[in-house]
Amino acid sequence: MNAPIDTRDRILATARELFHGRSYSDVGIKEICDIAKVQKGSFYHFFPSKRDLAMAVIDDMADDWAHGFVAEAFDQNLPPLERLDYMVDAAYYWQKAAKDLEGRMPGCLFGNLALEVSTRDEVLRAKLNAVFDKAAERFHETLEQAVESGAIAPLDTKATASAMLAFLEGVILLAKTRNDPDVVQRLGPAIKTLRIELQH
Amino acid sequence: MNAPIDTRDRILATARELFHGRSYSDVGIKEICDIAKVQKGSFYHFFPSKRDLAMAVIDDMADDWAHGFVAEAFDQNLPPLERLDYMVDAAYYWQKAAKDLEGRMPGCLFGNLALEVSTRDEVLRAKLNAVFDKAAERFHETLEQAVESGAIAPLDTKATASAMLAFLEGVILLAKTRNDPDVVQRLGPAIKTLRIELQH
DNA sequence: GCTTGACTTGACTGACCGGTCAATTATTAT
DNA sequence: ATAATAATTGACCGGTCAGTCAAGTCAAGC
Repeated sequence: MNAPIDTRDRILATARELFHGRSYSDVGIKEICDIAKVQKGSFYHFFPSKRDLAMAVIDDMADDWAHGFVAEAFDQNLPPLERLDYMVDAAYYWQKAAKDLEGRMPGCLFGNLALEVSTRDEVLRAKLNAVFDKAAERFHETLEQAVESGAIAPLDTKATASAMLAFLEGVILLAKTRNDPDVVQRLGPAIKTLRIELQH
Repeated sequence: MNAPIDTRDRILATARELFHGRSYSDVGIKEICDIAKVQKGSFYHFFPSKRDLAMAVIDDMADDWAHGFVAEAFDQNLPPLERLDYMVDAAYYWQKAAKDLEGRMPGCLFGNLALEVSTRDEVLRAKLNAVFDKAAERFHETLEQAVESGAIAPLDTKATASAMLAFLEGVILLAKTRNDPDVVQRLGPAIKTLRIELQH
């Protein structure tokens, strides 16, 4: 049965869902415990603090991403530029599914957390920063390959990769504010037009 | 002296600063009152609730923007495309000034609030949505004029305008997460490369 | 001088916050 | 079988949250 691990996982999964669907500060530990059917003391057996829970949630989600649709989107067998479209599509369908299910667009967990906590928790900020760095790296290698294969003209792949990540986050932010996933589908493809030239 | 109006203004200014520098839920009414040198009862004489305060803060900031650097950036005498650079520059210098002063990049108040509250307060979400709509409209008219003057080839000005707003918000989000205003300066100018073609 | 109503005061409410803890039960290693 | 450890329970802590309220101050209108 492996009950303890199951308990920890239940806490993690519940917290992730609630943090994503609402926000970090809006969700209390009691609520997480109630839904996960865990006692408070038990919670603190697995997580020293709420912040540590957030750290674990970020890791958990980042892992799921890395092994899930991000791995699919950035499939090395796909032509580089198609990976960008795949990524946008995945974001769209995910947000749409969430909205159909719960009525509201949750947006990007990382983006949400970043804006909420990065002015008041340096450790969480650094962690989210690292997640973004990794994401940018995916875009970077994609662009490198696109340039190499001649699909696009040479450009500052590093800066452009960051710009693409920023654009994706911005589009999701706007879509969430409009509570309309279609925004992602409509604006997202423009990610391929972003360009930052190399400086000489 | 007009004491009452002064009191209201003090509350508003304090709340705006704190909400922007930290977050909506992280700042309590007591703290606002303490700093603004106002008693709690007095606060509730002017604002029925914390949410109403947030509404007022959004209006206040939006007004300041409209009559401040946004008006300068979107100056009709400036060539359309230069307005975009002006806007990015303004964002950069503002964030840089704030960081030099307080050590942290506050990001965009509207973006921050949007991600924080739009899943749990429909009224605030709608208000922030309206702010974004107005901002997008500025970009839209700019693009219209750019096309008209032949500065850029025809494109879907409405969609591209929204994409530009999203990009700006995304860049500020990323910069805030990195706590580095330079990100705005480095990535921002790519706003001019965004394009969404007209559909036929 | 009296009344009216906007403004201020500060104590108070009940709910909830993150976190603690001693006691108990279940599991595992020897 | 037993000792050690991991997991669980639920009451409890001090503090803070948004919001209330009765009592009072004060200036303007009559």
